Amino acid sequence: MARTNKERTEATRAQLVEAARKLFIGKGYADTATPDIAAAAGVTRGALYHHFEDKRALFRVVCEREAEAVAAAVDAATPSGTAPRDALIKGGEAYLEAMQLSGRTRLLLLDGPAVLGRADMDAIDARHGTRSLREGVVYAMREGALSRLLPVDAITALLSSAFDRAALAIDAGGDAEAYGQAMAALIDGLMQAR
Amino acid sequence: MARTNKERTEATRAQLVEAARKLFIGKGYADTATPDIAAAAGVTRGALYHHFEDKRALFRVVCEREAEAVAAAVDAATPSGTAPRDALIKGGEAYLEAMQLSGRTRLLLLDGPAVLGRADMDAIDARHGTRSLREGVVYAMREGALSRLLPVDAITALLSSAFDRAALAIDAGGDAEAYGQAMAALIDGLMQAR
DNA sequence: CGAATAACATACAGGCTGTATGTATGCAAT
DNA sequence: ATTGCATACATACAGCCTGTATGTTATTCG
Repeated sequence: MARTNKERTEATRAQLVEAARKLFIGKGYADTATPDIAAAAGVTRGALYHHFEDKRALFRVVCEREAEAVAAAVDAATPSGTAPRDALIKGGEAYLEAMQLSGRTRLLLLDGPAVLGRADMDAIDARHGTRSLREGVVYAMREGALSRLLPVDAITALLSSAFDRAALAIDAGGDAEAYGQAMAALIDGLMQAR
Repeated sequence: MARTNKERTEATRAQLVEAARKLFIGKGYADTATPDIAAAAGVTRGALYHHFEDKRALFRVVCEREAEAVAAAVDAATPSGTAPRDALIKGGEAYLEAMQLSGRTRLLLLDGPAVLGRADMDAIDARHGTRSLREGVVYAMREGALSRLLPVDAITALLSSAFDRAALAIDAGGDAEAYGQAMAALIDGLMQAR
């Protein structure tokens, strides 16, 4: 099987990321050992440390990929043209649903911030999840549904955080209905305030 | 120096907890090693593992103590008799201020949930921080300032999460003014919704 | 006062991370 | 096509850390 170098690299990296994703999601960052990752990927630790600077770097790539997947699900649920409030509500629901998949909440909401730090995690979020939420907020302001006097980034961060907590709570067996209702109340309340 | 056993135990435990607190706050959970903790406390690792089941158990005690201190600061800022809205606003401000101390945000908002898990961390919060917030929400409902139809626990959790994020953002150099404004908007919005 | 127990200290085993070194495979130039 | 080099790995090693097991000293209690 004569493979070009680029093919080898891409294949190996993909296998490592996928194996790491499964383990990080299943057992969390701390309980996942690099020997396990390498074994699951069918390579040795040498390959892992050749392609990634350290365990955290691999973890970061996994987080980025997963955050992207979640953002894609949210975007799909909020086609352009949706009314401001509907966009926020529908987007929120899609987010909560996407986060229920396997152990995404632990990966993105617990291990991610702790391992990479809030700053790095915010950067990842800004590229994916938070981005669409912020657009929703700005859109609502432009439409007059939300007071233009409010600080956009702070509002976005707070809403994002509330969504995150709802996702965690539901994942832990909380009442999805109640959290959906609470999120709607938060959003509707904001839209009335001016 | 003839000391009773109870005195010895209390003194040693206190030294260990204090030393651990400083290190956990300064370097985070993962980068703090038990040999360092023991050395800083002036004992050996033997003493540490005699008094605590493992590193996590010690960490849990530190979190509990620190959460208690934060809750005390919040309670002090919201004397009984304060109007519902004022209680939430003032309490929130006191919370944000108390969380700025040293590395409390990392301890309680990043490492805590990741190391102990959301469930355990929620239990700690329920005994301290969230408790007073929940009381504020219930109080506001009773006074009619907040719709009684809303799910209390979900609302409390979401507000709590928003406060947490504000604390993290401010700690990371964010605009405290903007976050205070955003929090007020969230609270006022909720109170108008019915 | 002696036996039992609690409060430590010391020693050890296993595992994990990151690095250094060795080997083979693709690649590029002559 | 062969030679030389870089890339993609595999193997081996050093250091550290956690948790436990064992040993020692200080209390407590009959």
